[in-house]
Amino acid sequence: MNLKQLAEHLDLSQATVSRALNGYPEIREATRNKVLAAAAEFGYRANSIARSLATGRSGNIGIVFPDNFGMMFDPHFLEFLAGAAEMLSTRDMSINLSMPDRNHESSKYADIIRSQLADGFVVNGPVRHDSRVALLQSLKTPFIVHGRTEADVPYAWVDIDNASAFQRAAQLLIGFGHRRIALINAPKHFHFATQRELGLKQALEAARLTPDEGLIFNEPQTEDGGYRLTNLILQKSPRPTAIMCGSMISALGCLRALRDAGLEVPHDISVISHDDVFPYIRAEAMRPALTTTRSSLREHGRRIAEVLNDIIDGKLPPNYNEIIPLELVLRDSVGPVKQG
Amino acid sequence: MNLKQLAEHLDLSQATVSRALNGYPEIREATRNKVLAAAAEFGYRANSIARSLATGRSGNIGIVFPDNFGMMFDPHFLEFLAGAAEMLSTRDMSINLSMPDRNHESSKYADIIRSQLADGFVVNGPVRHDSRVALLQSLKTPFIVHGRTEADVPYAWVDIDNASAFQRAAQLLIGFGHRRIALINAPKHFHFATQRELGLKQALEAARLTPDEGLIFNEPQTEDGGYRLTNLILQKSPRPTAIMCGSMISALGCLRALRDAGLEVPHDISVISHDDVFPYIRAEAMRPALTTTRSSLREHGRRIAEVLNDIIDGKLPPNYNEIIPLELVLRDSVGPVKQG
DNA sequence: GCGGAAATTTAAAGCGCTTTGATAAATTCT
DNA sequence: AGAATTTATCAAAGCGCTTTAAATTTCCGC
Repeated sequence: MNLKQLAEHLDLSQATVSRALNGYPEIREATRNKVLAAAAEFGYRANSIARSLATGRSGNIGIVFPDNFGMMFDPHFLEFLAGAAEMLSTRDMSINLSMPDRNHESSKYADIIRSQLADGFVVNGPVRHDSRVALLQSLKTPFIVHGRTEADVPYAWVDIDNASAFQRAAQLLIGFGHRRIALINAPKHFHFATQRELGLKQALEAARLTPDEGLIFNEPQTEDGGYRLTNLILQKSPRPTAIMCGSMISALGCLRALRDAGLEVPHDISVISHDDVFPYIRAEAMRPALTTTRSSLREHGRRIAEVLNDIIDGKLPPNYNEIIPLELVLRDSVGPVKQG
Repeated sequence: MNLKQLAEHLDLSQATVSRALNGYPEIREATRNKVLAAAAEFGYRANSIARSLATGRSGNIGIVFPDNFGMMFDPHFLEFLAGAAEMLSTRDMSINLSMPDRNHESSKYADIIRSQLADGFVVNGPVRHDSRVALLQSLKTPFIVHGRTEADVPYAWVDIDNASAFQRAAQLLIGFGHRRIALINAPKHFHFATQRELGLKQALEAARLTPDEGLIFNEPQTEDGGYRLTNLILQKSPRPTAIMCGSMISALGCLRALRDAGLEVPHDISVISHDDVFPYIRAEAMRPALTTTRSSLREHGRRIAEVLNDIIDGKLPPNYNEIIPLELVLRDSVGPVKQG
């Protein structure tokens, strides 16, 4: 059933039915109720394509897979997508998910805009100097960055305070007497990775300790990366007494290496990880339960979708930004430095 | 620039330009070239919404997050999405990704169809008796199941041969003298989980061994699930000499438990896992490198998108099905049973 | 009861494309 | 050369909605 048929059935014009359905105030209450009842009876739903053509809005937000390590996609990204999809469902919008073109790199965005497949974009996995913000800016399309980048113009973003998170975590370790703290971090070109490093250094310096560049490692946060880097860390002398990990996946590899080396956490060495809240790998279920800086990526997805929507609707300015608070969750993987 | 403007610029009718762009044969070569050149010059791209309204095709395939454990989404799903997105890019289509409604459960599909947001669906994470196939069947919309379900009517699917995979893996173990093989499996309501169990049992029976139901565990394949179940397995007496895992994530937990128990792989106990090829957790980088049954979920995504597309186009029948072959990759986590 | 303002409803245009049926141009056949 | 085809192009309709501008109805005060 389409609008025309519904209107004929009701003996009303399409205009009135359309207005009634879309909540326009000039429709008499009695009329609106009649329309609503009939729509429910016939299971009428506006054809989104026709609506889009009429309104000029696609009803989609565009998300392009962030290709950072040659088509190796961080599984955490799924959590973000889930959050965004969940939020959009409540607003009758959906996600247009696509893959960047291998050949014409960033032209995907232009393509999507020209074919009007999305009303706005979220930029995921921003690098330090991310070309996508300039690109989207020039394309004059609403967008929001999940995270931050070093741009010389304002843009919308939603992020956590990575620096302060890692600073707080490091403070905790320092409070326990740790002096040599290693960091298993994401590659340097990610803005968040630089911030996390900064946080650690700030905590160290605040305690009048000298950061040791040799204890900071930057690699994709894989399980085996965590394993390999931890083995490297254990060879440093004097040996670090604490390790900070950027993700639960690398933390898993880290713990594996520690166990292989016969070290006990937190007795021999302390571990803190950042936790994006990844349901299949839970910090609280580890032995020992992992102390983490925690912020749910799914929640980020929800919030970003909401903000982007509001930017598209003009309810929020195109340079809106927001920091999502995060928690430092104390569990059992951090303890005082071993004497000796 | 839209079609009308482009046509005016070329001094041709919209019809001719449209046909030239869409490769219709009745356009003279010289004309087509002129059109193509102008389109390239102005960066013209057809407005997908207008095209959809005219053709009645949305150009999207619908994927609804499979909600199996209360909004806990298997991270492997991202690999599938990546594969599907990659394939669709080459066909100028995209993914319409959405979340099932909490309240009206499966009505999401009906909503998407009525508002014409997708031309077909892929059903992910099918359970044994999955209501979605009957639903989509009644909605008369093209769809394909990734995996299989027990339906009384034909439907399209693409799957791996889970039974034979686990049978082969179990045969390998049995060949090494293993008699008591534990299985860390997904919940019983998943069709693939029942098939994997079947495969193990078939291998056992072929070797005149009696399957022990007490060694088969069904749970969501989380890291801590693998850990917990492995600890349970180790308490069985006589203790199993081999463990099969359904996913790399639970295998990680399994290995953690084995290490905690001071057992060496494969000397004290053998381990085989199924590997969906999850870039951040690589079987080949484990110590010891894990022997796996391997089939890339990303590849499944690519193939499914392709097949669904062909079903939508009528190039493939709506009951098309296909089994994707998989490999048994021998690495270092399987060895002869320890004497003693 | 009537005029005019306010409240509702409507007809029709338009969003940008594809496609049908008609027309014009080029080609082939007597 | 003119008729009969074949080939290439075009005008216009239509996809299903929203929205503007106009028309109609209802409501008030006198």
